[in-house]
Formats: sequence, C-alpha cells, structure tokens
Amino acid sequence: MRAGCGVATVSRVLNNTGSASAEMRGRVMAATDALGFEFSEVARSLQSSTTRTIGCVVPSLANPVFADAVQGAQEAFQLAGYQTLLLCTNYDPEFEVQAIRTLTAKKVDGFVLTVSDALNSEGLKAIQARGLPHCLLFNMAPADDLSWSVDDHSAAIKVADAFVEKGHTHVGFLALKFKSSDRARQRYKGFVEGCSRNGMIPPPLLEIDEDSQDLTALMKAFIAENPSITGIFASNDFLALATIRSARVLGLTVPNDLSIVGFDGIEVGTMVEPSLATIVTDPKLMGAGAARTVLSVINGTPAPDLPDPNLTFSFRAGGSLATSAAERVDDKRGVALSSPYNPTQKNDKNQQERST
Amino acid sequence: MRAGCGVATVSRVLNNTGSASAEMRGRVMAATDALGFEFSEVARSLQSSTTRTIGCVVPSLANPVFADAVQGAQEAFQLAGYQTLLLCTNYDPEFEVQAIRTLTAKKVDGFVLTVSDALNSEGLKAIQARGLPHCLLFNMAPADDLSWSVDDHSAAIKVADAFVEKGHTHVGFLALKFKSSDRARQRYKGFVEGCSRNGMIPPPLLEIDEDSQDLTALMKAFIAENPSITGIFASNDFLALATIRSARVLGLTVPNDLSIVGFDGIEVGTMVEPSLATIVTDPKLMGAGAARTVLSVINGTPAPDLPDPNLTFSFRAGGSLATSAAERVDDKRGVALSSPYNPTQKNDKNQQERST
DNA sequence: ACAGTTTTTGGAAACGTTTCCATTAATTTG
DNA sequence: CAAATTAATGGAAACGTTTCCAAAAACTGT
Repeated sequence: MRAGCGVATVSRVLNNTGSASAEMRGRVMAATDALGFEFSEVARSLQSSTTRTIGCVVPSLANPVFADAVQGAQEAFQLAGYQTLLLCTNYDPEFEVQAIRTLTAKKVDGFVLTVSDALNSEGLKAIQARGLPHCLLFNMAPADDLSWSVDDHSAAIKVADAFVEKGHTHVGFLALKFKSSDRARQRYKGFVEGCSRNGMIPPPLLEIDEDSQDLTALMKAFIAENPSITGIFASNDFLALATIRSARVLGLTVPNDLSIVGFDGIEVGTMVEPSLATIVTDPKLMGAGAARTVLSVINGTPAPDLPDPNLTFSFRAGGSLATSAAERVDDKRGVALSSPYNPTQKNDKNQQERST
Repeated sequence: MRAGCGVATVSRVLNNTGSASAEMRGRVMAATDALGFEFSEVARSLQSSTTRTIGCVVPSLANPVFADAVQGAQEAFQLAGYQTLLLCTNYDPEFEVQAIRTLTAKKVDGFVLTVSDALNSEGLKAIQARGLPHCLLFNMAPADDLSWSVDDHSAAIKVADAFVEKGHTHVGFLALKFKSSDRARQRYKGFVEGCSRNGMIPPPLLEIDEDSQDLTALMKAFIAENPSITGIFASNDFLALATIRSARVLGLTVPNDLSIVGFDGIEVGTMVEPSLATIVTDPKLMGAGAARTVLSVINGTPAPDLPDPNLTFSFRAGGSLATSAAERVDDKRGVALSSPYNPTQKNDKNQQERST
C-alpha cells in the first residue's frame, strides 16, 4: 500500500519539510495520488491544536446586513486559509451561549460574533474568560474588547439633524426586535438625543414584534396617537420600505404627508421611487474588518486600525425625506391627522395602548 | 486534578454510558465544572470519524437567495445537532473544487452545494467518487443525484405564458453571470422554449457581466437594437428593479412603455410601486429541504420527498407587467415610446406585508 | 464463610497526524 | 581508506477521545 515507507516520511514529503530523496519523493507522490490520499485535517488539528477554523455567530442570514457581513468575513478568512463555521442564533440569547459552547468545543481558533447584548452576554464572558481570540461585529465593544461596528448612536443623531434641517419638529421611531437588538436600542437612544439637541419633541416609539404582521394597522394607531408627526425614522431599510407601503395604503403620500428615513443603505433603496433617504453602511467591509482583526489577534500581528466611528456610516439623501408637510387633512379611510407644525399638545407621550 | 480516576471513567460519566458509582459520578462532576472542562470535539471526531459538521458551498451570500437558503439549511442542521461549515465560491469553478477539497480534508459528514455547472463539476465528481453524502441545491440533479431546486425551466415558460397573456409578442431576456450560472441558463432556455410555444419572436438576450455598472447604457443599446420589444424578463429581481430604474432614466414608464418580470420573489418586490411581477420561490425552504435530505442520507433514514417541481415556484402578478404597448418610436434622446393603448394600472391588490 | 455473580474501575489500543530522536546509508574530508 | 560529517529514513510518543477487556471490588445466596 503506502509505497513501502514509514508514515513519517510521507508526512515529510507531502509537507515539504525535512529531507527526502528524489526517489522516495516520487514513490510517495505516485502512491498518494494513485490512492487519492489526503491528510486528515482533524488528526492534524488534534496534533497541532489548531483548526484553521473561525466561529462566526450572527443572529440570522435573513437580514442582508448580516449576510453581507458574513460574506465579507468569509472572504477574508478564506484568503488567509481559514474556514468559517457559521452559527445563527435567531436573536435568541439562549442559542447564543449554546452556539459559543459548541464552537469552543470544536476548538475554533477564533470568533467573530454579533451578540444581542454585549455587556451581559454569557457567551462573550466565557470567551473572554478563556482568553480566546475574538472580535465583535455590530456591537459596541465593552471594556477593552475589539469591535467593528457602525456607530449607531451618532448615525441616529445625524438622522435627527436631517429631519430638523427639513423643518420637521415631531417625528417617530419605528423598530423591530427592539428587545433583542442592542443596535436598535442604540439607534433609538441616539435619535432621542439628536431630537433633544435640536429642540424637537421626544420621538414616540413604535415597536413591533417579530410576528406582528399588520404594520399598516399599527401605523394607523400610531399616527392617530401622534397626530402631529411628520416623519418616521425606521430602524432598518426594509422596515422603511414597508412603512412607505403602509403609508400608501393609509392614503398618505411619501414624502408629502410623511417623510421616511431608513437605516442600512441597502441597494434597492436607490431603485425605488421615491428613493429612500437612509444611513448608508457597509456591512461587508465591517465583516471583513472584524475578520482581519481576529486574524491579527491569532497571529500576533499588528491589528488593522479599527474604523473611525464617523466613517462607519454616511447619510444618503433621498426622495422619501422632504420638507415638512405644512398641513395634513383627513382622508377617507379615517386616519385623522392635524397640522403638524402646531405644538398645541406638545406632550402627547401617553403611551397607554402600545402593543408589547 | 482529574478527581483521582482514570480517563475512561470520566468519559463514561460525562457521556452517561456504562456504569459508575454515585460517589465517582459526583467527584467527576465536581472536578469537571471546577475546571470548566469540556470534551474536545476534534479528538472525539478523530476517534469516531464523524464530525457532525456539514460543508455548505454556495456562490455568495450577497445574493439573498443563497443567504436565505443557507439560513434554512443552517437551521435544519442545528436542529439535528450538526454545524455548518460555510464556503463561498464567488461563482468561480476554480474555488469550487478547492472548497470541496478543503471540506473533504476537514472530514465533513456531508455536503449541501450549489455548483456552477452540475454536469461538469470537478468537485461534484470527487464527492460522487468518494460516495460522500450530499445534496445539490439550486442545481438540476444530474444522473441519480439528489437535489432541491427550483424548476427554472418550467418557471421561465410560465413567464413567457404571462407575457403572451398580456398580449406581448416580442420580449427580451436579461441575465447577469450567464456564463457561471446554470440557473440563468436554464431560465433562458425555458424562456426561449416558452416564447416559441406561444408563437412569439425568439427573445433577444442581453447579458451583462459582473462589473459592468452601466445597465442604463446597455439597455439603451439593447432597445435600439430591438425596437419592437415590449417587455423584459430579468433573471432575478434585483436586476428587474434595476431595469425599472434604468427604464425610468431612459424616459420609459413601466409598465406602460415596457413591462418587466423578475425572478425569485424577494419581498421588496411587493413594496415598490409598481409592484414587481415575478416568479416567487422559497429559498429558505429549499435550503432546509436539502439539509434534511443530506441528513437522511447520512443517517440512512428515509429521505424527505423531493419537492414537486411544479410547486417550487409560483407566478406573482404585479404592476410591472401590463398589457403590451403596441408601438414605439424614437425621440430626441434616441429612445422613446409612445403608449397608444393604455388601460391604466388596475394593480395592487397586494398581499399584506410580511415583516422580516 | 465461600463460591458465584454483578458492578465499578482503570489500562491499553486505536483514530491519523507531526515531531523528536536514533539509526542507517551516503558522502565528504584529512 | 578510515574517520567524520551529512542526508535519508523509520520508530515512537503525543494530541484527547472512546471502547474493549480484564481486574478488582462489592454484593449475592446457600
């Protein structure tokens, strides 16, 4: 079978390490590709205690932001000869810790991960405790952790600025999965601060949960509760597009009756009419950056510079954000909206009936 | 350290296999979680020659179809206690075989893969030769291989039917990455056949390569060359939306001057105005199906039924496809269309939103 | 109390590499 | 040409599990 030589010799010639005679080399080569022989990475991993595999933990690939980020990370890893072990948590902190446990048992060489709450993540703590190489993605780095992340807080402030620049004084915030995403929470926090800085009315929050299908009905109620709002900041572009559609169904035109701003900058936003005003981010770049960072930790090479927070996003103007509507009238479907620029009731923060 | 007992005992109590005294059990337990001990999966894999890892090979996660499919597969695997090792080929057959080599060296238990050409894939041949469990995804199965795939051919015929039903007689086909995707080729083939069956003019092909940014210019030329076309079938929804945008830039209105039909059924298609007529598919379901199939091969359990080809897609009407424009003339910009018969859009009885 | 049975335990082999070391063969040097 | 150096090769240990097997210990029933 194996061309009459010891296993040590095979190892040496296939890896080009140590010395071997030309003849031996030939015999081994002949034998290996006659048999289609290939070293087992798992045995190699056991021996070298290195797997050339990185664990990648994200909430879901259904969100193109994560899909793109994983794509970027995957490319960077592949380029460096590492493979990507992908685990999706489905936004469930329970899955999160279990995913990380699985990954540590599999002895991955490092982690790139997006957790639901970076400050209280059991999984992250475990990684830190063991001193495993890792880099956060889309999470603000706690303590002296490394992270590639969009500066959600500043970006949201910028959105508030954009609204105020167009004369809006009362706008709302719409978020999905608010509970399980500290990114959405950061955006809300930033938006509240931005509104406050600009002397705007604190933005009412419309939070929809994962399975609530009927955005239109929720929006109707939301607008009825906050009749003076002239704009909505949606925490992602899909939500923003859905909001535009719902607005249409309710007989409101965008941006004349209601301005919309999104977040993420997905490409379709530029293809629709009106085009979507939004915060543009580059998830793929983020993923690739996190990947390079964790590789540098592993290899002890100098880490790539973390991105300047202010360069992690930019505002893209679009047709969905226009000068504040001066007036608004009832439509036949019964959505009543009074004049927006009219601070008669500057304090309609009664959040009596909000769906959890 | 290890509570004064042999390794065999530890293995037995932690795995609940074989017998152990209550006292021993306690000591081991105490010791393991004092040390935070955890079995090494790689040693276990070496011993058992099973990794509980599946290799997943797709062109790119930037395409939401693949992202969703991988998500579906990943969920199914996770549910069964398997992890997903993800490799993206970037549509490069070279990467494809290398990815598969990597995966076999890593001793994955099975494969889910989308290859660029299922009939001539070196990588696929290698997998078949070694008899490794696998299931194709979005590739027509050659020979007696297993596959979860949209029936692109039939779907494209259906698109031709839809066009003809609206009175179109001359329509074009627009594809990206035609060379490296047998899916695009299947769609084209089906569309040609569908047009032929309906007595339509054979569809001219507009093929754009990956980096050509200027769809608008290409379209202008295409329309100039084929002045009598009244509709375009784009090989995916993004392309369809981009086409609509380009049409707008060229001064054409959709659908009055030009009807557009897409493929895939991404959700934003229902949010835009006009809504996108398209073939709806369920990539997540496909991914999950392929995953369950490969698991069944691994475990020798009965395989889930492969999907009925006719149920892998459905046609969704939309505002972007309307009755054929009858005539078209040049204008000063070189492309202009008069719309003679124009029965307005009676569209948009759209489904309610499905939040993502 | 003794032989027989059952339960508990640890030793050792095996999985497939790499690496260290010793051995042997080949080559150079004085 | 013998001695010394160098190159080529294979044996064996180690990585961390599981599993088989034998030994030891704990129970039985008379």
